[in-house]
Amino acid sequence: MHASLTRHRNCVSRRGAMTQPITNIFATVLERVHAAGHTLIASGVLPAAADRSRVVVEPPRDPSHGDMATNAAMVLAKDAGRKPRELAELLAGELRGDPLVAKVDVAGPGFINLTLKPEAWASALVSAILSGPDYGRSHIGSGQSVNVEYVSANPTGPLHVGHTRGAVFGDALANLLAFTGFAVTREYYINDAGAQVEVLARSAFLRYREALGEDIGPIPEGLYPGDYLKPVGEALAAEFARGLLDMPEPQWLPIVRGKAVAMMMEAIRADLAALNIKHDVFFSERSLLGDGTQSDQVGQTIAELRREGHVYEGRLPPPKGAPVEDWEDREQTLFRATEFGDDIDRPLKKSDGGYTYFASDIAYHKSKFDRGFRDMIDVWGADHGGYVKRMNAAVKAISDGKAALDVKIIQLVRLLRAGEPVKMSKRAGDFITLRDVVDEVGRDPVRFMMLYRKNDASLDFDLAKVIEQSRDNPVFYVQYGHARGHSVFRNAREVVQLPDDWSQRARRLSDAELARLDDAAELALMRKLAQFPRVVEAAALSHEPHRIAFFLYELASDFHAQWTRGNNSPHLRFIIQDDPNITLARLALVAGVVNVLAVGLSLLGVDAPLEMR
RNA sequence: GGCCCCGUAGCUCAGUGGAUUAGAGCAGCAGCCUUCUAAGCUGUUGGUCGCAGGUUCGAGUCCUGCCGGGGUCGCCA
Repeated sequence: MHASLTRHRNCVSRRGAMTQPITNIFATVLERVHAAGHTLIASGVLPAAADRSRVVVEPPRDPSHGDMATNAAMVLAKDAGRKPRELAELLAGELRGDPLVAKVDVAGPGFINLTLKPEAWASALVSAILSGPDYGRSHIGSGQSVNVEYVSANPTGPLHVGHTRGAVFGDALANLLAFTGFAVTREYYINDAGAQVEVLARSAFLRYREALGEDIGPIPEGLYPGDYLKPVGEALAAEFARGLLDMPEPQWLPIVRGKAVAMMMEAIRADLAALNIKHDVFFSERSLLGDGTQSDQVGQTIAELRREGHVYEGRLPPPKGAPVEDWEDREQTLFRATEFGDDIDRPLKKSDGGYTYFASDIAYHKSKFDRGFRDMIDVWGADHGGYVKRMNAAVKAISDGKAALDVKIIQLVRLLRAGEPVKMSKRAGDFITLRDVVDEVGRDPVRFMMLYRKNDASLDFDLAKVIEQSRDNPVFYVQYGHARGHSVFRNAREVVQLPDDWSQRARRLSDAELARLDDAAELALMRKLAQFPRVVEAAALSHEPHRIAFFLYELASDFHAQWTRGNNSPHLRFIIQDDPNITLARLALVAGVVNVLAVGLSLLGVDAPLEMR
C-alpha cells in the first residue's frame, strides 16, 4: 500500500521544528529539557560540565502525571549541588515558557511532569500520517556497520521448526537496525567442515548407490536416514553415472560432500524464502581452512593469538560433577579464555589434530572484524548457551577489545495443536520442518507469533490457535486492526471524498481540523501513535524486536476499542454523516493508526492486509 | 557439581535500562450491547514481583547467597 507514497524527509535536523511536523515528540521534548538545562548553565545554576547523558523523557506510568515525565532534576541535582525538587522548580520555570507545553508540575522526589498542548499531539499525528513508511525511521545508528548472523543451521537437512524462531528473530532484528540507521549485513555461517558433513556425504553416497538401482536396505545407524537425500543421490547418478563407485572414499567424499552441501543449502534458502528471509552473505566455514589455493585462516588466527600470548599448550582439569567416560588427560592447544571472562580455557585442536569448531568460529569472527564490523550480533539456539562466554572472550581477543558481540539466545518453541503437544518421534529423520509449519498456517502467523515473546523465554506455538479469528490470536487482532482502518476509509466515501493515492490522501487528512479530536480515547490514541518512534529506537538498541509486536497489539486493541465505542455511542463514530469536518479529523486519526500498524508489521515482516474476508 | 536462562495476579505474559500509587490479555464477578466488516464493551475482584540479605535518597529492575524449573558441561556443531 505504501508503494505510491512519496518519501517524507525526517525533519529532526531542521531548525524551527514548530512549523514542521514533530517526528519523535519525545526526542523533541528532550531537546527542550536540554535547552532549559543550557539556560541554567548560562545563569550559573548548573556547571557546564554537568553530565546530562542520563536525562530521559518518558511517558509516565500513571496518566494523571501528565503526558511526559523527565528525571532531569534528580539526575543533575548532584552536579548542581542543589536538592532535586529545588532544581526541578528552576527547570520547570524554564519549561513553562515552551510553546509545546501546557502544564508543568514538580512531583515526587523531583520529577518534572509535563502536559503538552493539544497542538503538539496534533503535530505528532500529522507526522505519523505524512511520514508514511518512514514514520519511526531514525538515524540513531549513524550508518554504523552491524553484522547480524542468524540461522546458520548445519547444511545436513531441511530447516526444522526449531530453527524457525531464530530465523524470524534475526530477520526482524536486522529490519529494525536497518530502519534505525545501521548499515546491516545479514549473514549465514555454513558449517560445511567437520564430521557432520562427512556423515552427510556418506549418507548421500548411499542414496547415490540406491539411485543406480542397488538395494541399500535400511539406513545404517549413524547416517542420515531422511528421504530428502534421495534427490542428491539421483543428481549424483545423473552427473557421474557409475563413475564414483570405483573410487576410494577419500576421492569420492569431497565430490559427494560438495554436491550434497550445495543441494542442502539450496533447500535451506528455499525454506527461508518461504518466510521472506534473505541473507546477504553465506559464509563457508571450509573457506577458512585453506583448501588448496586459499590460506589457512584458522591456523593464522591461532598463530596470531599465540604471538599475543592468548594461546598456549597445556592441560585442562577434568570436568567436575558429571563424569566423562573416556576422559584422557593430555596436553593440548588452549585459548586463554579465562583472561577474557570465561570460566575455563578452551581447546582449539581435537585429538585427531583437526581444529575444534570453536577454533574455526574464532577465525570466522576475526573475518567479521577484518571486514570492518565492530558491532556483531549472533543469534543462537538455546542449546548453545554454554558457548556464549567463550565466544565473547574470543571476540575480545581478536579485536583487542574494539568489537562488541551480542549473542542472542533463542529459547525453545513448544509446538502445540489446540493445547496438545505435537508429537515428534525421536526416531531420526522424523521431525516437523519449517516448511510443514508455514504450509499449514501461513507465513504471517509464524512470523508474528515467533516475535510475540522475549527471545530468552520459551514459547508455545499452537497451530490451531494462530489461525483463529479472535482476540485471543494477536496476529489476527493486529492485522484486522489494519484492515478495519481501511474499511473505515471505504465506508467514509459517502461523507467525504478522499484521493485514492495514499500520499495525496495523507496530505488532505493532515489539513483536517485536528483540534476536534478532543475525546479522551482519541487523545490517548494520538499519544500512543506518538510513542512509536521511541519504541522502535528502544527495540533496535536493545536488540528486542518483540517490543514492536507488543506495541502493535496494544495499538490495535486501543483502536478496536474506539471502534466499538462508536458502535455504542454514535457520536463517537469515525464517520459522522452530517459533519464532514469531524469525519476528516477522525479519518486522520485512523490514518495514523493504519500507518503505524503497516510500518510496524513491515518491520516484523508481516503483511498488512487491506481487507480480511 | 560448574556455568547460562527463567521465576511478576488463578493461567499466559509485558514492565520503556533504578524512579511518582507494579500493568495487559484470558479466567472470575456486576452491568450493558447485537455491529461504520467478523474483535463484544464498561466497571470490578485479584500481587510480600520465588526467598533472604546488600548497594541507593529511591530496587520487579543492580550485587551476593539460597530455593524451584529448563538448558548445557574437552576431541558435536
